[in-house]
Amino acid sequence: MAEYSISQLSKEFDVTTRTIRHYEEIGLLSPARRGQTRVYSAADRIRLKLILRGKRLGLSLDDSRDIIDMYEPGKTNVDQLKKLIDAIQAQRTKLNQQLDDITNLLKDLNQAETDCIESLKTNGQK
Amino acid sequence: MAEYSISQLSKEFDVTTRTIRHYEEIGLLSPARRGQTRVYSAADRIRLKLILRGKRLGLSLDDSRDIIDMYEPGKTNVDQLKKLIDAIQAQRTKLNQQLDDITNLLKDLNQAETDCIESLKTNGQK
DNA sequence: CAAATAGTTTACGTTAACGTAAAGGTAAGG
DNA sequence: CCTTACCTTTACGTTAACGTAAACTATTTG
Repeated sequence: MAEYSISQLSKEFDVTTRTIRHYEEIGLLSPARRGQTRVYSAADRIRLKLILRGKRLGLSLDDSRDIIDMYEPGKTNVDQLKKLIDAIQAQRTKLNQQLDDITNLLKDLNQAETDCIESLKTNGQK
Repeated sequence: MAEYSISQLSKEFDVTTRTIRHYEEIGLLSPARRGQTRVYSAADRIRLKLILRGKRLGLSLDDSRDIIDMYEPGKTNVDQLKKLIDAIQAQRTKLNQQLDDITNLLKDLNQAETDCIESLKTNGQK
């Protein structure tokens, strides 16, 4: 039954407390309260982790909300499920595009680097 | 000697002309002019393509500017080259992190999907 | 030749994702 | 008891990346 304070999470994931509270404001997190103080569960921590992963991938917070909600239970409605499968497919398409972009960029970076090093060799010891 | 109008590029890459002009405003593109009208070269088109790839990867336009400038010539200064190699390494680190994130997300999506389909089978024909 | 189409500049508006400041409550330690 | 270190809410400010509208020019086409 792990519990976390807002500053603990803030340090662990290197974001400000303001950011974490912001995610709560827009309904991405709903930590428990001890009195007035926020108390984050392990599940809350995972959600935050997922949000930040989404951010690294360039997703909007709304996109992240959609993705995160995919993991939630209570999706018993059949239509909902079908919509979910579509959403998953859409995400997959986008991610594959990103994979493509990244491999290309890495290729470019390698090229740029060897160019640099080459230029350093011939040009370096002036 | 390929040439493109702003609306051609706009259609090809599915962005507004406003967006393309915006990239010029902040110095990411500098197309030639025929009279008052912008005329984009093949090189301009490539730059735009790189900018948009950066966007898909969640880079800011400033980040993209840095990356794109790596491909440019005139980087004869040794210190510049060393800084460039560092920048390339930093980019590589970030991209590898993204690769990691994406494979994890794809894993999660697969899981979510099989869960969905499973739920549809047992639950579907009400 | 009038209307549609594509181009231009200028400039204010908008949204997301927080930053930052103000003002205050609570609990531990010297 | 007072400072230090947390926590809180409220609320206005900021930045990036365009959107949107106005007002105008140039070219093509029925």
